[in-house]
Amino acid sequence: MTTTDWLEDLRRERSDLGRASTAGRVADVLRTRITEGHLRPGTRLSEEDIGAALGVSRNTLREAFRLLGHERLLVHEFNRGVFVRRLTVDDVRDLYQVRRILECGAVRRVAERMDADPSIAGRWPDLLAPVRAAVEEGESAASRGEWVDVGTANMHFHQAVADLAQSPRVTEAMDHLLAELRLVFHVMDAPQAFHEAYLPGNRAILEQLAAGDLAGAESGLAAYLDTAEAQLVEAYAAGAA
Amino acid sequence: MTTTDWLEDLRRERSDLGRASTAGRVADVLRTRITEGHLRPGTRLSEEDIGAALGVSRNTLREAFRLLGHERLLVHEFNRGVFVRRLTVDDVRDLYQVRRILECGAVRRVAERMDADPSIAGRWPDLLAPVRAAVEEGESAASRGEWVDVGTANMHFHQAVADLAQSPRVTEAMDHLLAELRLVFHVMDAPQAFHEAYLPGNRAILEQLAAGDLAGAESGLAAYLDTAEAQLVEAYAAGAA
DNA sequence: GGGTGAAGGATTGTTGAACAATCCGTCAAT
DNA sequence: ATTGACGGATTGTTCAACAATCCTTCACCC
Repeated sequence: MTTTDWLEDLRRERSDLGRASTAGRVADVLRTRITEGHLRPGTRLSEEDIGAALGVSRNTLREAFRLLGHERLLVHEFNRGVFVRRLTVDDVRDLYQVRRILECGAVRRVAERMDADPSIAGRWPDLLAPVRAAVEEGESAASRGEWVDVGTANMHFHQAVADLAQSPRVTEAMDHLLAELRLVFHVMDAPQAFHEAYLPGNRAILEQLAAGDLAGAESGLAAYLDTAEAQLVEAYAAGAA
Repeated sequence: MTTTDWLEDLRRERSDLGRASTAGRVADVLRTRITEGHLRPGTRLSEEDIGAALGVSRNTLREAFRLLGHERLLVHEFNRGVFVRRLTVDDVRDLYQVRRILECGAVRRVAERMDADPSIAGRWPDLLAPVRAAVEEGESAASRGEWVDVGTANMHFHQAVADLAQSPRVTEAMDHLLAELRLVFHVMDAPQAFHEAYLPGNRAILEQLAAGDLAGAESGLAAYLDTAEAQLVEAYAAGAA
């Protein structure tokens, strides 16, 4: 790396700080509000009200809405306004379909790349560190009785599994998918119990991954996804009626 | 289905026609221009010029740009404007990583669902029809010497394979991925030869799928993706330097 | 009571003007 | 060759305005 290369890196890095547009910042604020459940599915976001509350113009707010639309957190209804997305049972099923493809695919891909390049095995503990951290985070939260944090850790676990693919696009897709799933959990009666039941399974999957039994881990993951989907569809269908 | 149900469907269907926003329509026009190669990677899209050319205001155009951003066709550079995305070799590699996960995952998922629900086998020829149509489209185009259409058909083939997952989100992700790939092909010297070499492989994959040899099809697909990636990375690295 | 149509208010979608901030290219001075 | 200043172009945002649309309410009729 030459001097101009790292200077360029530094410049780019600095330019990423404090250079977000107002539209981008507004989108961040709204995204957080939505994924944390303050703005519930079905809520209508009035340009006038939100613009006044956040102190931005309607045009800027509209740009922010467009930014959030692609994350499927908002839905634009032409001439009727913008709403926090209300997911259907079919949405839930599709989300699990995609999770199987992304998460199981990520594990399979890393197994294939290990076969092709044995030097990956030497870095495997490092690659697994975020998965391990998420499992420990969940167990720690459960021991403290912090059920919200258990759910958060469970999502970190699954994000970390998808990150094993080492693909920016897979990581981003999983990030959006988990954000959408949060909309589902906000509608559920007892999301905490949902997540907490899967802690031992996460630990088992981690140990399989650590032991190099990637096929076993993938099977465990698939079994988890099947069970979680069935449970969630049942709870969601009941709660959304 | 009751009367009110199909009336509602009809109303929704009618309401989807001619109810696109101007921002949405502008995004469509720009998307087509980009994916067809008229707006080349690296091109800067001046709000003033594009707005004047399309007869829309800058604010509307900015919304359209935000709509296209999430498809990775455009890249916003703060205070510098909006550019048609120029992909790197790492982008190409990541695209193929995601393709493996999506396309092979789709085939695997449909195999798993067939195991779980044998009635799918009765509908399999229907489900395979778009894949078959794309293969025939490609062979027809090649016999006429229409190499651009061969490339288009090849993309239809891969889109149809991903569609086997019967997941709206997978379909959309694949759609975006293929749009991005078009940006790669526009920079290549001879993209036609690239696509045409894979026609026999597509036919073989189709026949494997039709014969129910889903594992064989998945292997053929993975082999294609490995070969195509290597070839494309080599061509792209040479052409982009 | 139920159905229909009209009116009015609220809101959305879009346009255009304006201005501050930023970027980039050019030119002059060292 | 390097640095700094300047000017022009452009972006990002705000504001005001207006047409179009939607939704609610009310009046009228059967």
